[in-house]
Amino acid sequence: MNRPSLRESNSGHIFSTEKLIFGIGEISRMTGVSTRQLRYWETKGYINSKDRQDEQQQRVYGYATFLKVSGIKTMLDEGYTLAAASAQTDALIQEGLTLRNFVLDAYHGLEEINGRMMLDLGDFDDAGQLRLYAYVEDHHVHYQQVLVSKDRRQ
DNA sequence: GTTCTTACA
DNA sequence: TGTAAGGA
Repeated sequence: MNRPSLRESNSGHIFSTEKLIFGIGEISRMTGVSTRQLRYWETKGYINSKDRQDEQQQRVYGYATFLKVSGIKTMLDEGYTLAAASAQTDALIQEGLTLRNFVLDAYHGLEEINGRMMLDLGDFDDAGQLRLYAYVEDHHVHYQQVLVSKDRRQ
């Protein structure tokens, strides 16, 4: 009945980060956190490395861990203790994920209607006859309902 | 050359 | 937390 939102049509994400994997040295150089600290933080449970039953025993980190380390580093530089920096970063990341899901649920694409680019926000009513659009004018967001005939749905 | 664990200044 | 040692 409703055109799928981006979140539904992309299994939860537009950009895949699952192939972004780094070694401990890379994470260290990217964030400015020493390898010693990374290993220590892991024992404390602040960060996690992927399962490493590999040929050797080297740690492998994913994008999520990179974000976590970056966040901790930033807050550490601002004077937070390691525990507080970790907690604060977790909260920020959680907010970010929630916000991302909110946007992906709402966004159904861009569409030009009567010469104006409109943000498609999906069905406005349960019947699926009214669709909600938004556009920006003079830095203000305007909302507009559009009557949609069923034959033009895809 | 890098990473790993353990141990010590 | 940095650094050294001794292996992988």
